[in-house]
Amino acid sequence: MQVLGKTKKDVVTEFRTAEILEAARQVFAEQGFDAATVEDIAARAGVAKGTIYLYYPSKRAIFWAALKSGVLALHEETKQRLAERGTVEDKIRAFIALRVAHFEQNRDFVKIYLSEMGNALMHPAHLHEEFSKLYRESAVLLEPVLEEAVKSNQIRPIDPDAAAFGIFELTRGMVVRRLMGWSKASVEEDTEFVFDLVWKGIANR
Amino acid sequence: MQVLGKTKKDVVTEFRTAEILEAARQVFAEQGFDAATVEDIAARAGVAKGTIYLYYPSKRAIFWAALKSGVLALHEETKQRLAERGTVEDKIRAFIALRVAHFEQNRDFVKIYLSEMGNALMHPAHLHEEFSKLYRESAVLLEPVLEEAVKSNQIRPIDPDAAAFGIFELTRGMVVRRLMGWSKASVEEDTEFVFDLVWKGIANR
Amino acid sequence: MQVLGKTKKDVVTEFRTAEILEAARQVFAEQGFDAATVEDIAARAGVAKGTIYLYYPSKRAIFWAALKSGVLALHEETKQRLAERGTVEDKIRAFIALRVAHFEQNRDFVKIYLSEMGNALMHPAHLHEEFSKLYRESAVLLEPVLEEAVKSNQIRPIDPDAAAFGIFELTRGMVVRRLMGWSKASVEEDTEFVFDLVWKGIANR
Amino acid sequence: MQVLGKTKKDVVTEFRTAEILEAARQVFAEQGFDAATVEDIAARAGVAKGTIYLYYPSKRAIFWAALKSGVLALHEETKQRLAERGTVEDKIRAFIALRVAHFEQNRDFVKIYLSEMGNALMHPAHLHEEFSKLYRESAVLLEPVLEEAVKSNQIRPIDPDAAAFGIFELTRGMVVRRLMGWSKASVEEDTEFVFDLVWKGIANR
DNA sequence: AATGAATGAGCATTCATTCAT
DNA sequence: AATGAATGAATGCTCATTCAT
Repeated sequence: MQVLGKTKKDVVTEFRTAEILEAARQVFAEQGFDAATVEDIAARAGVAKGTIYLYYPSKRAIFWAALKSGVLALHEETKQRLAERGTVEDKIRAFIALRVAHFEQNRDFVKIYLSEMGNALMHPAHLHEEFSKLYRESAVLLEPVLEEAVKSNQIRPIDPDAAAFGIFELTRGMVVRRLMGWSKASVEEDTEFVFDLVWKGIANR
Repeated sequence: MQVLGKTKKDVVTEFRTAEILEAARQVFAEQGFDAATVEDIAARAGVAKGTIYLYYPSKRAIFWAALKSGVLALHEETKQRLAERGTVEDKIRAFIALRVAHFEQNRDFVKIYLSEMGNALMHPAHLHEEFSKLYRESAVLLEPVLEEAVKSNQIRPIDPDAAAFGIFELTRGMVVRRLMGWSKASVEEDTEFVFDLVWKGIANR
Repeated sequence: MQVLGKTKKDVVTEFRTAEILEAARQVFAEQGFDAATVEDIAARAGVAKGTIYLYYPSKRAIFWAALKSGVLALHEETKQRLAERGTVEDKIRAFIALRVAHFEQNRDFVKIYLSEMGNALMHPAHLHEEFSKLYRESAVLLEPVLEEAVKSNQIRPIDPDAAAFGIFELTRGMVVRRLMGWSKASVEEDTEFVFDLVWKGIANR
Repeated sequence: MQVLGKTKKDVVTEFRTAEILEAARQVFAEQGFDAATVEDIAARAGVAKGTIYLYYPSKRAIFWAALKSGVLALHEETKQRLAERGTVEDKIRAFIALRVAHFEQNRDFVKIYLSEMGNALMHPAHLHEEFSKLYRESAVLLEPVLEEAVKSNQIRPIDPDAAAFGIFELTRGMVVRRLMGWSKASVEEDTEFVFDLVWKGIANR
């Protein structure tokens, strides 16, 4: 019996999948990929170890799913936001704000993201391929915006790719700073700080 | 028998220590912390596994030593360079250039650094405490320079700590970009790009 | 409601049982006992895993049933053939021929039979008891024929049990030889070879 | 310090290797390949599980070593014996006697051999390749003897390969019969029985 | 009767660390 | 000081079996 295209089975599968993913997110965030055990994740999800393998083929697959879902969600949100009307300033500010806010609300995810970024980028035996693609994509979401802005003379003639990357990394750095408890400012203030640094630079003119 | 404060034993110890550290740097860079084995390091260093433990109490300790020595070397260099005479611009540019160059010349180290940054910052069961201190220190080397510059009105009245952090992260991002082969520019161009972004911002005025 | 002593239920049970058995024979033949999974058998039989357990209490039981049914079928055929009129020579030749032919036509079964023969005979934790009974019975089907032949002086005064066993094993060996592709002769030629070896020996007189 | 080409290390290695092999032989004989665990073997050998892996790369490798060493030893003995002077009769009788005696004295080994014979011959995913080579070689050791005997008219003009195989299998069958406790005769009697069956056949002339 | 999701015991293999020589 | 053989805890993954639906 199907209702709205979803069988009961689909619902259960969806539920378990999400349940496990959430548990995985927490465990990976707390312990990192290597220290986390499948047993841990199962326990956190309240299921038996074997059940995990009914929904994911391997530990790495769970990790990847947890990582990917978070990144993709942010990508989508970012794309939508950048597609809306607005000035270049608005869009850059939104790009930064979205990231700071998203990370603020998904600390588990950020921890996974940040910790994997190092491993994945550096050690090709891991997820690299796919992860670095995802990473790069995150960074270049802003590129078309900047390209357009350069053309229309709204910003200096800079390399849009490098600039997009810079803004992305600057934002990432701010998120780390906040996560570590090294910033006493509000989300808005930190967002504005990053934007200002990028937009005006620090020189006094 | 001591000569110049160093016994023969000290010399041997120093030698072995350095030898092992270099081997460790290579192995960790190639495989990452978890995939690397103590056996690998011993083999690379040309000593037996047991010997490693005469000089370092644990695998983690070796890793930490390898990481720390690299960071401290860069710290020292940076401090010296910033202590030299020069304008604020010079100093910021030097801070960036030093890092890009250092990383360019010590790729093994960077890989360790970047990959551990994620893990260490995120997972307290690891090195965090000490590493995050080191990390923070790296970032704030610039702080006094910026503080002074704000006071003397050479730069806008910004939070020196946040700005120092921003410059640090921007530089780090550029290094990653270069390591991944995503930048086609020269070391000098990329250095200048980061400096320009920071100094002038991107707004067209 | 019973019809001819069989309820509808009985018919279904019989059908399912046979269906599963045939699937099991194939899967066990292809993969061997340990490598085969109940899931494999269920899939091959076109039923769900749980269904298997409605008809057989365990994986071992399925295996045993598959093995037993094949052996019993051959037993019956052999008994009937040996009960028919004929000379001792005819009967021994028939015994051999029946086996070679049966194995030739039921390769799946032979593989199970041969591979289990080793395990079952050797490792009491398995089926031994029952299997070795079956095995022994196979071998001694010829015994009464030989016994009679000795009494009537048609063959030398040998131990009928040992001889029956010998003929059985010689035949088994030929089947293996054929299965492995080590014989280039026809079924008839190989049958005759075994018979000749047994009947005349190899000595030249 | 070397003595007679063997270092102390070599001696220890040899000792451990033999120690583990003997333990493995026992365990595999008792439980079969799949049911045996590396833990079992380690316990029987009186070493820790990890130690096993210092001497053998895998469970299969241990099994194979246990199997191979036994077969090769018998091969060598057989080759030597067949190379000695003697009539064809003597050689065939020796071939049979050697096997029955060897198996009688190495029951652990036979169990492994017999149980693997089934699996290995049937399921190529295992050791097949190598094992079936070994198996075939065992069988054809007699071939040159028979070939020569045919040429010199000492035995009937039979296919030497098939005959060698037959004698081998007949002997194997007798060993099984003895192992199962189904024979009440002595080793000599059983050996003679097999020889007689082969040599004279059973027909009364 | 049939299903298949859930279970969890079981196991090969790895590797950091120890310690007798 | 140096070695490297020995240890055994730790873990990802499989799969026979159960049972609620």
